[in-house]
Parts: sequence; C-alpha cells; structure tokens
Amino acid sequence: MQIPEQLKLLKRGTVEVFTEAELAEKLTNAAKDKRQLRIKLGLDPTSPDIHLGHTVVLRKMRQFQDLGHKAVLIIGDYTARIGDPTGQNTTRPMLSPEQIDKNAKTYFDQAGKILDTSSDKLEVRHNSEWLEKLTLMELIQIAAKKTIAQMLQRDSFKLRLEKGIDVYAHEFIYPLMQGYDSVAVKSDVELGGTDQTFNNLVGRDIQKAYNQPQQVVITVPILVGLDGKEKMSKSKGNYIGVTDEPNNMFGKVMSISDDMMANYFTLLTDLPAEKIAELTNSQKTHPKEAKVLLAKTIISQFYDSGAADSAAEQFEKVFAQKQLPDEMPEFTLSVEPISVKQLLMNCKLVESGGDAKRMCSQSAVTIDGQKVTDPNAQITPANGMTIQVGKRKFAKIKVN
RNA sequence: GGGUCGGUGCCCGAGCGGCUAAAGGGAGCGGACUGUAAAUCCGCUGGCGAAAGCCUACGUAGGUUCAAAUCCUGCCCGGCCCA
Repeated sequence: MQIPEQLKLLKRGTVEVFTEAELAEKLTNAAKDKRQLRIKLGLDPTSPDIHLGHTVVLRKMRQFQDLGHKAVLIIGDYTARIGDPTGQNTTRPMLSPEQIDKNAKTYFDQAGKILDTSSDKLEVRHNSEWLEKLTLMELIQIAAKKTIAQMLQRDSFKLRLEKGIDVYAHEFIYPLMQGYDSVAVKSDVELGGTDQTFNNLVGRDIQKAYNQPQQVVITVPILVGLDGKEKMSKSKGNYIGVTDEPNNMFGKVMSISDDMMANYFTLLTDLPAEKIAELTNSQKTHPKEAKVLLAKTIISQFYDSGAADSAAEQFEKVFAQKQLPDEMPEFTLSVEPISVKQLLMNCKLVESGGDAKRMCSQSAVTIDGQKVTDPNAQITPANGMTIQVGKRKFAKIKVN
C-alpha cells in the first residue's frame, strides 16, 4: 500500500494526529529502511474485562500491525498503583501485584480477539520494569521538564480545580511516568483516546528531553456508552463487553438510539464512509434495518456470522414476535406449592421480595402465558413451566 | 497551624427535634405506544413479613431527650479564607 493510502486509512476515525507530516515521514522512512514502527498503547489493568470502548483504539492498533508495524502494549502495572486522574473517581483502589497480573492476563486474552498476536507483531511490556528502577533524583529531573502551568492545561485538572473537586499532588506524576514509558520503549507512535491527549503529548516532551525522536500522537474518539451520554465504561454499566454472549450483544446494540449509529459504524466497523452515510440516512435505510446490520457486523468480529445470524433470529422471535427464547436459564425445584414471590426469588428473576411484589403489581410477571398479579398466590412448580419477568428475564422450571 | 462552611438514599439535593423510609430532580426499573430508537404518558424505586408490624438507613463514636437526619461532645474526611 502506498504511503498516501496508508495515511488515509490510519486517519480514518481519528480525532487528531500530532502531526500528520511526522507520521508521513515516519511511514516513509520505515518503508525505506524496512523497519517496523513501534506503536505504543498503554493499558490500565485495573479492570479485567474489555469492552467495545477499548476496541476503538485496539482496532487502530490492528491497522498498524496489518501494515507491518509492531504493537507495543504496555501493561501499566506500576502506574495502576497511582491511579489515572482521568476518571471522575479520583481514588482507585490500589491493586495487589497478583490481582494486576491476573487482570492483565484476561485483558490480553480479550485484546487478542482484535490484535494480531504473532510475536513479530506484538510486544508486551510491564512498565514496572523501568519505573521501579527510577530513583527519586531521576524523577525530579523528569518533573523539572514541565511547569505547573503546563500541567494545569490539562482539562481534567483544570475542570476539577474549577469545580472544587480534589486534585492530588501525585496525579501530576502520572503523565510524567507515562511519558517516560515512551522513552523506555522508544515508541514511534502512541495511540490513545482523546482523554489521553495530554498524557501522550507529554511523552513527546520527555522523549525530546532524552534526545529521542518524538513520537507521533494519534487520538481516537471516546466511545459513547449505551446511554448515549457518558463514556462507555464497566462501572457505569453502559457497556458491551467483548465476552458478552451474542444474544446479549445483539440486544444491547439494538437499544442504542438512532443518532448514535453513525458513530458506532465508524468506530466499530470497517464499512466505508459512503456506505455508512447511506445506512444512517433514514430516507434510504430503515433505522432498524441499519441497526440490525450494525449488531451483526459487531458480533461477527467476536464470534462468527452464524452466531450473528442466530442472535438476530432470536431477537426477532423474542422481542418482535414476543415469543419465548429457545434457551432460558433452568431451575430445579420441588413440587411443593410455593408463593409466586418465592418462585421468582428461587429463579433469580427478582432481587428481593419487595421487588417481586413490585413486578407483580405492575403486571410484569407471566407464568405459562398467564399474567400473574398476586405475589402471594400459590403455585405448584411443574416440568417445563416458563416464567417471564419484564421484557427480558426468563426462566424455565424443572422439578425433581 | 487558625478561622469558617459542610459530609443525607445509585447520583445531585431539600429537610434542621415528632406528621421523615426522609421533598424535588437525575438515573434505573415496570407498563402503554413503538423499531428493546427517540419523544410522550402512567406507575414503582431499603430489607423481612400474608398482614399488622418489625428492622436497617442521613460521615463515625458517644451523649441529651418520651422522641434526633435534625441539639451537644469527641473523632474522621473535604471545600473556602488566613498564615
């Protein structure tokens, strides 16, 4: 692929490239010298699971790999002990090294669904490797490269300061360490979400201070979560995990609002821009149809097209035709008569007795096709009895 | 270090001795309408209990009172101002 084409591909779906000219130069020189560029991506191992939000940047990384370059993933095992100030929750629990290792492992298993994991394309490093060895004097020297005024340019600091939310002194060290990571792995390009722009640019400054060529910084958008408002994140519960079941994934995608589709298509699929424009024009494509395609495309990336198709079928069956799904969680009970409330609790369809009462009173409970409104009514469990609570909670009974 | 203001349910936020499981909003859940979209409307949103009722909850530990989220004291945490 020619350099201009490569540039076009790499720019797709990004927010900014600092700078494009430098990227072009690096790509050109790498091709000339038959050298791989080292593409850095720092990952925070505080949570073991990755979701679609993480995949945006991972997909960008994959593009670089496909062009022959090397992905350098840095497990922020050392920085994880500090806590990234990006999050609204400033205090993250400090994890034990064992926990971090464990998280890192599942994390990479999952990232492997997107990345090329062959050894000439992927290098995995822990930043404790070099950060642990830093002396206080070295840290002071690194810190001397930035002024407080420069630090305060960072939105996250500025905003919190204005709102009177805590900014801890140690948080200033985070960007410095992350910047030093770039020096340690000699990165040519660093990828990250827009929330990492500041940190990644600091990497350029630190590299310069160490007389290293400066990395190109490429930022990609933060994926909006299912609520359409906030950043996709596990703690906010507005996420689609890469290990989510196909049926579940399908339902979650279908629940996003229409105006989010273009965004998801661009960031989570490889469809060309013209095609996306057509799909998201409701004059040309019915939004539901487009969304079904979106869901199938996403699921195919993590499973296969067969799984995607059957998820679509299940969805039609259960939600459009309001039939029962093929498979539902099965619970084994004895034939003793019990109250509806107890039945719902035994099948984990409600959180508490109060919840059961609420569901009944709001006519959300259906047993064998019959609406049930009295939580105290006695029911005798029978083989094959089906229970539905709300639109999406199902259970099937088995008796012993 | 001193002064001052404050810490309420998932979040924001009212309450400032009994009528307070605690206004209001957001979020969430259920229902109607639909395309599990948006918008809208209605209802619900601590636990146990068939119910009466009981228990837990307003930073934390005590105290005053028939009665405290509300008053007093110690402690912890934070904002702002002064040094």
